[in-house]
Amino acid sequence: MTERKRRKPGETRDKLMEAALTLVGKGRHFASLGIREVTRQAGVVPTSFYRHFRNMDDLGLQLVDELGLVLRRMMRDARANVLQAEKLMAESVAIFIRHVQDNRSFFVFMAQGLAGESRAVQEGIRSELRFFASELANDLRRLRLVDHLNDADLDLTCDLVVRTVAFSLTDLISVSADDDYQLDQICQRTTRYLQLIFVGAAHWQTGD
Amino acid sequence: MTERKRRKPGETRDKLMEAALTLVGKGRHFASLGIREVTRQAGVVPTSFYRHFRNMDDLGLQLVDELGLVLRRMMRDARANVLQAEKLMAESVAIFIRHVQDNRSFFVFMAQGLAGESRAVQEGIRSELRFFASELANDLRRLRLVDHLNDADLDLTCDLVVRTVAFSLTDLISVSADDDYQLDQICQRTTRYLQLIFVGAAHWQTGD
DNA sequence: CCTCCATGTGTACAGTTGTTCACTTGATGT
DNA sequence: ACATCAAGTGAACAACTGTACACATGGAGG
Repeated sequence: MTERKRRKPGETRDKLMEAALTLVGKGRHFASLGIREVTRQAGVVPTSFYRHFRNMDDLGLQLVDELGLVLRRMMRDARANVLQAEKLMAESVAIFIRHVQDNRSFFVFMAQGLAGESRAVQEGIRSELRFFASELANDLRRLRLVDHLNDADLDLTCDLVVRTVAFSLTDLISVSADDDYQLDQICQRTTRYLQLIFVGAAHWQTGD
Repeated sequence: MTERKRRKPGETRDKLMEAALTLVGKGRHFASLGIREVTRQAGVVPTSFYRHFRNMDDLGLQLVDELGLVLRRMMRDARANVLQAEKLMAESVAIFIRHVQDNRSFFVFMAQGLAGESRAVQEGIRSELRFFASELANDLRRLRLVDHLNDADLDLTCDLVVRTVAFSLTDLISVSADDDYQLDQICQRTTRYLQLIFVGAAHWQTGD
């Protein structure tokens, strides 16, 4: 049975994950979703659930994996489109917000999961964020914009940047997706947060 | 009936709120709690719930109010005990972490609520954070440590500080309450985040 | 003393939940 | 062609859910 698995891509498993995300996108909290509810939303009989997941936590974990892919796509997009160093932050934040718009449910799920019910999901998301921060550090090192920082301090800075951007999810969640004014406000404010951090990094003295 | 309300303080209403907090402290997510579950934990018959709350969201809202009191106590504690300006941040973070230890469930509830199911609770917590940030700005203005910043930039800085500290809740949640080493790590790291921010604030030029 | 009413209790009910089991189906490797 | 087995179905179950209703009680106001 060399390659029996991997059936069609639009299979039940994906329908279930999409259904959970859809419900999350509609304002429900992942922790409050039930198996029957998800299968109903997916248009599938309840028992099918167990063919793919042991329980809701398991589904959550597999969503975290997909979330990783979304984040990686976003990183690639940023690397390809952030051209001018002086507009680096504003453009990055704009790209971030665009991706949040395009994958709203995923990012809401991420925000929920950080303080969610499942320890494993929590740890998974935190690990994705750490990875993202370390990639950001690599990029900055490569661009040689922060040469005066040693590795530890650069990591510190990038962690703080990622946390700040992640926290802005709680702002994005609470504005409707088409409120361009509010969206722009959040974008500007987040950009200024990052500028403040990088001004700090520019004047940082390694020994406290 | 001049003053008929306000019965004893250890009444059912408080037992229910405590029960919800207890469950949250045990790792459950507030959004997944049910009325029966909470009343059971409180040692009270299910119908009693409706004498005090319309539904779980209502209970959540009233918890946010109590959360406000907890935050105010913490502020008072910090104002009374942060004496030396040069250790301001380390001491503040230490006080924060101590209060989180002493009111673990409350702070877990707060972290959950930021991306929770109830719009009203979300907004309530965000409003508490804004208030906290504005109080912090007042204190800093009074201490005259950041004279070169105008009001808007000081507010920006304080918002970022509060967000950073609030995000560290997601770190605190995932370590057991008696893991002193990890706790100290988080404390140090958070302190450095704040130092980085304030270095940025110190060198901030108002016109971008 | 009597009355009222906020608070607490017990019972009841219909709807939903997670999970099990036996069954069908259709593509796969031989 | 045939046997196999992952994937999907439907019926069934006991347990739990939110909520409604009628009732008990005891302290406060008159």
